Amino acid sequence: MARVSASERRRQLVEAAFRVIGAEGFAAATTRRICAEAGAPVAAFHYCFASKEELLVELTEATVAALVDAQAGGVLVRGSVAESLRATLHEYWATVEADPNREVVLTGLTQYALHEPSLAGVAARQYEAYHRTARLTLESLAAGCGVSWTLPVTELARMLVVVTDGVVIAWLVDRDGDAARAALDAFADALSGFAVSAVSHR
Amino acid sequence: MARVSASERRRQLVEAAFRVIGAEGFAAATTRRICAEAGAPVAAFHYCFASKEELLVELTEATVAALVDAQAGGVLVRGSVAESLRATLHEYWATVEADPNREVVLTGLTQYALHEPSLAGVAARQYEAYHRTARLTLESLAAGCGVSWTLPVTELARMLVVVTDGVVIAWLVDRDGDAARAALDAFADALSGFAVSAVSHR
DNA sequence: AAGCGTCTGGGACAACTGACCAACTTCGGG
DNA sequence: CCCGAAGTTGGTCAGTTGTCCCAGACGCTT
Repeated sequence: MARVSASERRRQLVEAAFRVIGAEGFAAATTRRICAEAGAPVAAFHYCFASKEELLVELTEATVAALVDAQAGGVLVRGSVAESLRATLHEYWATVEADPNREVVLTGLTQYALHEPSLAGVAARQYEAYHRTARLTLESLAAGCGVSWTLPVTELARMLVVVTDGVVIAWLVDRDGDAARAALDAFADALSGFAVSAVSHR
Repeated sequence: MARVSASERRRQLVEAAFRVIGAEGFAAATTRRICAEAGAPVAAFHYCFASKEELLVELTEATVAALVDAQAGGVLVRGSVAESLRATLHEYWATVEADPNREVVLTGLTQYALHEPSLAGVAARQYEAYHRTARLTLESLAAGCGVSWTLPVTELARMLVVVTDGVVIAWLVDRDGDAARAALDAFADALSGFAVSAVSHR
């Protein structure tokens, strides 16, 4: 076996955990299973991580970062706010269907972190990142389309997160992509109702 | 220990599992932990249930039924569709905050069932029940307010489920009741945009 | 070439898990 | 009153889990 640096091993183990959880669920993510997936001896696990939780924390943060990055430049400006929101949500949805495991891991992680004291705060940080990204999206959208929101952006951001989260979970259960896209479209229209063309004084 | 019928014991064990999962999460729901919570010897578990999965299936169905029942007569007709939807969602939200464990168990169960082949179909049935209830709510709402929907009820039902699900999860993470209620209100208004006063021919 | 920190490997541990058994007690109908 | 069915019990099984240890192999510096 090729010798690998500890930091590289960490990355390998995190990626292996990602694959295992995505394919077989959270309960299957034992240290042995993860090491087998990574092609590493069990001892390498505790050489690289002080505990299993440490791996989980790193996995969460890496996966959230992947989501946020994927969405970073993701605001598409079309004719109207509604069309722009639709396009932006479509683009997001493409990344979901391209890598469903990301969402499987994320939702599972949230659930797990909710009850594990050692992961307290991880779920909170995860959702803060969601809200921040959503707020950014809404603000660029408003700027790009020349509108302003009739509700505080914080509230709208929460609504956006609620929608994406809810649609993802429903889709994970029934894998009905058409229904998911239809729901996203309808939500895009509905949320656009909270935009008014910006008064151009000053 | 008082002698109890097997069916009564089953109920006791299901309730104990409900309490354990609600308080300590899904991973803590071992047969021993559940039996301790129910005040029953471990062997009673496998006298009443063939396996742990059987308990879980019964727990899921009982909890979903509780949710559906709580929502059964829950359509409140006020002046407009928006107000009615708001009132109905408020009533739903009251049941959530009155018994958060119900939602903790439900979301955890969904996550668990997603990867456990033995529970395949359980999550699907769970969401079918959600959608059915949502559709019923929307139809009574339309009838009560004298409006009709501009989108297929099936689609709107999915949107309703998405919203409640998403709001619940966000709330489970940050426990911000005000934000949750504000989001529900805004969604009520947004979804009311898909209603038009019914043309009264025939 | 020698030395040293870094990484590997197999094995071991104690704790815990779901499942099961065989013996015991209680109950209700004949 | 008795007997079989229903319910209870503690103990036990094999398997799995997270964690740890230690001897050895590697590769970089001197």
